[in-house]
Amino acid sequence: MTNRKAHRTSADHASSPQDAPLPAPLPNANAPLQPPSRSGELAERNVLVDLVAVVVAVSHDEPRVLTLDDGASLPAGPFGSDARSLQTGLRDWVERQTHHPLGYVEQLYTFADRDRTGADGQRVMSISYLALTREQVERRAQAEGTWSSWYACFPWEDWRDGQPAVVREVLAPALTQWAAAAPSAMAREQRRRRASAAFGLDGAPWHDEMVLQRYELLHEARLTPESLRNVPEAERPAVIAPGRAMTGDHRRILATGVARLRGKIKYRPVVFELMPETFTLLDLQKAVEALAGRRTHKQNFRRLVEQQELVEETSEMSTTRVGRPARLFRFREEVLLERAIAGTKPAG
Amino acid sequence: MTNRKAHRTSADHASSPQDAPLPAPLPNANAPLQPPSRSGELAERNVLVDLVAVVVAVSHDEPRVLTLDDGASLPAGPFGSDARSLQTGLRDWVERQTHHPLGYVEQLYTFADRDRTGADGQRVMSISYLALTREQVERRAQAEGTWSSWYACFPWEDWRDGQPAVVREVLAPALTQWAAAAPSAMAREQRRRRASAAFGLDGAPWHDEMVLQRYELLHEARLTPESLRNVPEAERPAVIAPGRAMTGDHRRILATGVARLRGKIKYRPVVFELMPETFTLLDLQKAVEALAGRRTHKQNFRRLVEQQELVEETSEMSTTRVGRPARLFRFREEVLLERAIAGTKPAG
DNA sequence: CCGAATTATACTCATTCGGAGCATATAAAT
DNA sequence: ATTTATATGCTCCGAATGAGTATAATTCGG
Repeated sequence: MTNRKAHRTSADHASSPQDAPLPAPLPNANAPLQPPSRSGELAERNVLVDLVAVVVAVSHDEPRVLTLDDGASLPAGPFGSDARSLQTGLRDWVERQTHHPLGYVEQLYTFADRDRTGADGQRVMSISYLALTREQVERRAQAEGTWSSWYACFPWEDWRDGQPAVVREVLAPALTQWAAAAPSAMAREQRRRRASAAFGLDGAPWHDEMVLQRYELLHEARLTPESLRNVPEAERPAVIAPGRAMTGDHRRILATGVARLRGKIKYRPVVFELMPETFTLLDLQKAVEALAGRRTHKQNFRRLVEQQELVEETSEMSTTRVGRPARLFRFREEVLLERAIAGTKPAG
Repeated sequence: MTNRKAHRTSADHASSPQDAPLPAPLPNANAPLQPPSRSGELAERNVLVDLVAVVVAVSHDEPRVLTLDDGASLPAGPFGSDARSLQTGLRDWVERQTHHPLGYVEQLYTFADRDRTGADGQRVMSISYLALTREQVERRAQAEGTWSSWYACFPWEDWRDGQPAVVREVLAPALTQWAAAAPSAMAREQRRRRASAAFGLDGAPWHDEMVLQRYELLHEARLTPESLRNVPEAERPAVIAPGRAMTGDHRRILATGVARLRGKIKYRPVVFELMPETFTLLDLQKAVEALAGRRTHKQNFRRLVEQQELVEETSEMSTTRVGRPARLFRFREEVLLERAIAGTKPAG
């Protein structure tokens, strides 16, 4: 249980499939950087930099995200220059704030558009991170923030019970209308195609990782509350997409995190960061399904996990409520060293 | 030819496989951000932010990178707060500096470790980008910077003629020695495994996208000049890895870019950003091979490209020097809309 | 105590996909 | 005419994948 905590995985450059964990920090890259060639102007000093974290856990078959302000915002805080690295800065800060030890941490994206301004009109740059942890129920009392299912923010992303009604009844018609409202025939066709590809309309397949594109498409179609903030009452469209909006562009950041995680579980064994020490294969499957938002074939899931030797048996069996008791398994930490490949792939 | 320039692809959040191009910028996300909850301290204002670009092209069967200072550094410049977004800031700046129109642009990673300090000891944060372009030979005269093969920096990455001699003769022994020098038996085993997985030793397969892990492993083993900057003469190891070092951590940034691109060409049709308007299938294959650093089966490559309908025939044939003339093809821009999947995968 | 319900687990079958090789076509060079 | 080099079409095999069937071990409701 605590052994797991010592085995902090972290992949800062984690976008390529095969990053192995780096146990030790890199020694000495600390030669002073040359001032970049031909930098005529001075660099901008008046930029606020802060860190935003998408902290994910899974509990009760739901993917949860750590939120503040009653689900309205993600934990965020200033980037302190004392931190050794962004990684550790984020880790320390989140752990201090929330009393949740973080497992895997990876950088998501740096947001710095001009319209991101702080209280005094200053430009705010946010470096966002994805962090995986296990929801520690016993620590909840002292922890700050609340865990909420990310499907509260993105109801259209949960296909575990088939296509959600929202998609068919609200989004599809609204997007069709948006497409039809484009000025030129080509633009209409283009919008139609984008909507189909993103939301699996017109027989197109559903791609679970396209979370960000879907959110941005809804944003562009002005179907989100966030996109309507400066739009006068009169010009607002009739419908808006259901799902809880968030402060600033936090929902976009969340979408980025969800997209990244959904993509990642397919080729890297990161789910285990979200699992308890031991678990049944069904537990594991449920966790993957919760994250991916879609069902998987049970037998094939087992075959995949076992033939890839991601787990090892324990001698214990689950104390199941009903049905045949299942064996408890444990993640084989060795795979992090042995292989660079492998993941836990749902249908895709 | 110029049509292509108008079709600027850009995927800012480009780490998930399925990002569709977003032709229009998102409207109005410009509600003021709430100051992040519980941000007790003030954000750090004394951080220099600059942009670093990994600008890639392919010519003469070599993957090239735009460098300055005779190959010693990547183009970098201050982040001006006037830029609408980081994307456009980078684009404008690179195009102004180098007179190279950029095609696809995607954010790589934000570096901000404590030891990254500027001339006056100030902390420097670098937001790095990957940009794809076609090397415009005719503009070379006015352009600044030089194109150099990235294999000049990473000689061990080029497996097009089989395992490079460097790996077998220099790196493998040096890494073995490094592994053996670990304090404990477990650490030795761990180092051995990491080296094998990264460099394909002991029969392990070679993974072309593990560029960053390999570089960082060499760094950790102190086989790179960059890792020896603060190490006194006496303590330096006998061997260092061949390959041109770069300013600061630019070589690490380059490795990040190469890794990302190698990963990306397997599932997204980005190679075409590097190709001329029309090309033969062999041209395309050579480009992919140059990027991936490994050979592919010719017939299978053709099958893949054709069955995925990535290209369409033109009526013209190549004016080949020798052998049967090949048909010229053109990229089917429609696929960017139609599908979210597909790529051009070399052996993996 | 028995059977229904429920879950676990083993095994089979069909299809697809990726790697590798063979065969033939069309050009230039000698 | 022969050689050489490239282009292009086709086959074969094995691994991976999707989907279904069968059997085992429990709980639960009578």
